[in-house]
Order: sequence, then C-alpha cells, then structure tokens
Amino acid sequence: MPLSADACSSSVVDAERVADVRRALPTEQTIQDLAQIFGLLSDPGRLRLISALLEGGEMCVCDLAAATGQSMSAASHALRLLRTNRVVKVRRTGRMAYYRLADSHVRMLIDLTIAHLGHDEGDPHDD
Amino acid sequence: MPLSADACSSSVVDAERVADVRRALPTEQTIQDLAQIFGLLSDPGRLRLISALLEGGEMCVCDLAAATGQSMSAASHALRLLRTNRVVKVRRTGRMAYYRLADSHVRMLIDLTIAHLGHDEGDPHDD
DNA sequence: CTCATGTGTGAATAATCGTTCAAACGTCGT
DNA sequence: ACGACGTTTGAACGATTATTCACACATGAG
Repeated sequence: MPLSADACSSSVVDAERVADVRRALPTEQTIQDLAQIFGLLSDPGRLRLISALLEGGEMCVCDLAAATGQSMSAASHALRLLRTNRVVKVRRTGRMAYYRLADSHVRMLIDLTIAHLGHDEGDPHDD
Repeated sequence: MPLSADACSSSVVDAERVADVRRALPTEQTIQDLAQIFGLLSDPGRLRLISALLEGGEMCVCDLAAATGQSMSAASHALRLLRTNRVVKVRRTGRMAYYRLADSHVRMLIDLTIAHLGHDEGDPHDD
C-alpha cells in the first residue's frame, strides 16, 4: 500500500498544506519503529511484567509469572517478545533465567503516560 | 482470569519479593488504561494521522487521508477511534470536519520515543 | 427539489495477536 | 544413570483488529 497520494479520488481542500504535511511526516521506518514500541506496551500482561521489573529490579520467570498473574508459558512468551525488542535483558545462571529492564526509556514512557491519565480520561467518549 | 497468585504451580523462588512486587503493581484499571493508550499509538496509520496533525494543526478528513496515504474511509474509522479516546477533537462546519489534537500528551510521548529510538535499536535481537 | 460532495457507519473479510497445551531442552540433586 | 525442576518452544485455537466495500447521512449549489 503505497503512501503515494491518490487515495482521495476527488478533492483535496488544501493541496499545498497536504504536500507540506506529507514532507514533514516521519519516515516509514520511524513510523514502523514507533508502532512496534507502542505495540509492545499495549498488552496488559507485558505491562504488568514491565511494572514488576520496574519495582523488583531483577526476577526469575517463575516469580514474574506469579507476580503478574499469568502462566509461566505466557510469561516466557511475553518476555521473549520483550527480549527480542531489547526492552528486557536476561542473565542466566544454572537453570534459572533472571530478567531485568534493558534501560530506563520504558519507565519514562509509562510514568509520563500515567501522569497524564487522569487529566481528561474519564471513560470513552463518543462524539 | 484472576490476577490471584497460583499461576505457578510448583515453586516461587522469592515469595516475599513476589508479594511486594504484586502490591506495588498499578491497579488493573491503570494497566488497562495504559494498554489502551499505547494500543492507539501502535498502528502506523493512526501514527501518521497524529503526526500529520502535529504538523498541520487542523485538517479535514480528506486532506488527512491524502497526507497519510490511506482511504478516506480508513481515515474516518481511525479518527473515530482517536476521537472516542479523546486523542483528537473535531470541529464541524458545514459538511467539513476539521480534526485537531486534543492535547499535547501525545506529542510528548512520540517525541520522547523518537528521541530514544536510535539509542540501542538496530534490528530485532534474538537472545 | 435534485444532484454532487464530504463525511460517517455497518458488515464482511482477512490478518494479527494472545493464550493454552503438550512437549522439549538443559541443569541440579540423589 | 535417573528424575525433578525452571525454562523455552511450536502449533492450534480463539479473540481482537484493520481494511475494504457499499451505502447512508447531511450540507451546499444549481
């Protein structure tokens, strides 16, 4: 699906503005990266996992599963996704795997979002 | 799906830590709200719409569709979602609908995330 | 009124995603 | 060696989600 104009068959109100805006849009790569990062944070299970690591520092899969209320399998799958995207890091010792956050970006994102949750968020709004 | 312990049948390494972490987790409502907000930002189409509005200020549906490279129907659906969640606001005049961002939370989120995109993100990483 | 235009909507299709189950792997204890 | 344990994985299923198509609504022009 090309990002090249012609989606609007008939009319464009302000062609110049459209061209300007289009030029100023982030690259497709950036858009894709953003979508992926936000997508990682869009699941309650992963969000709980991350929150647990924010609080607990470094934990094994079993404890993470217990703390976040999901099966070990689900936790492992989720942690794998987060690991693949460099959100968490593993340290393996014996048969245990200890996970920790890779950096503090996520903490800022979550804190910033929580801080603004109450401002104008009641419940969904139609119109 | 209860968040109540027992997901880990056999063992918990550090029960006290688990209990502490669990107490410190955000409420289910907060987790849900966070997931929803991040979910809204996890789609390239919506991300382009938001970026367009960040740049263009206020635009009609047709121009937004053209600027973001999607059909007007797709844009309308996406804008409806964003509107329902108070991310954008509409101003209707005649048969036109002009959309704008509801607040600056989203700009901060996106800017912060973009700023940290290059730090340790090459391509995905397995292990 | 009639017609074209900008927008909104519902239903159907396809794609994506999360969860579960069953099984496997590597490690430790005996 | 064996079995138990923590963890990982793949496949299958169900649920959610995006996209498209076709149509409906409202407004402005003639």
